[in-house]
Amino acid sequence: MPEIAEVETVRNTLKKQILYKKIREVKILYEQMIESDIEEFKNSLKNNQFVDIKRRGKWLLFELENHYLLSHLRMEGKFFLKFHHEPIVKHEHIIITFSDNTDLRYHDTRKFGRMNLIKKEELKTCKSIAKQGLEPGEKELTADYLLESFKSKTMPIKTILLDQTIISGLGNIYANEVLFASKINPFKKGNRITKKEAQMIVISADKIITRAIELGGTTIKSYTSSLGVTGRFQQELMVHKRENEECRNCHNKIKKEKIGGRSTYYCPTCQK
DNA sequence: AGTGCGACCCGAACGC
DNA sequence: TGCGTTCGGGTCGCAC
Repeated sequence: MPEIAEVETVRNTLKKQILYKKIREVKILYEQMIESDIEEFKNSLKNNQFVDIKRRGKWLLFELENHYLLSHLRMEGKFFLKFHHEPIVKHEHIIITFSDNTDLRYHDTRKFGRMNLIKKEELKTCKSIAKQGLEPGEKELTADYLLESFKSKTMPIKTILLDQTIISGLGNIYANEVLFASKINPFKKGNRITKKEAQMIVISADKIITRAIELGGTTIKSYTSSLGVTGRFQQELMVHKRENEECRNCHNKIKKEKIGGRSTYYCPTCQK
């Protein structure tokens, strides 16, 4: 489940591997994955090179000379660097071949990930990127900003934290962790969140994401960020995936409940 | 405008 | 053992 920390880990890993290598060939084995015109997608990559890899929320932005290749890993998307002669395995959907006979291969078990090619000048108006909210750690992400965003919302705060147009980058894992660290009950309605609680969200989101990036993200189930990199943040999870285990703070049992159809883990004692 | 829910996917986990 | 069913999870689009 790549969230902001996992995507950042992928970005850092890939930057060391693929910048300035000439793209020789692009193979698309699952066309629905590409949101833009397929031929345009291929032609814009071919004989070009990635000059940088940026990130906005959970979106990766592969920078070309005149375009950005946008990539969202959704649930299970991964990038692997392989030799071109290695056989293509199941779930490898996009193959970008460089002139040094290496491949950047996009692997996605559930085919949920998406790619999109846009011209550089389209970045500001590109819907998926433009609507992203503030990221944890950005100084504009303040308690007042959150209170303003929350004040008209009757949804549970857990659901609101997953709204990328408010805070960009949090997924289910870190939303659970941020609420535990902030001692906020995940069912609490957005418009009932106090300034103190909003301040706690600001602080703990920054702290948790920074720490998760340090540790290379969280490896849950089979998810490894890319190129066999394994995240180590799961060792520091306080509530996520810990149903019926002891709360590391008060020693009562961690509870699991659905909120908005998503598994929510929390400590009923610490998060009143 | 805010809210809620199905659709997209397919492997794993579960139930019988 | 084997088969059918349910679950998960980010995002979008649609209905209300």
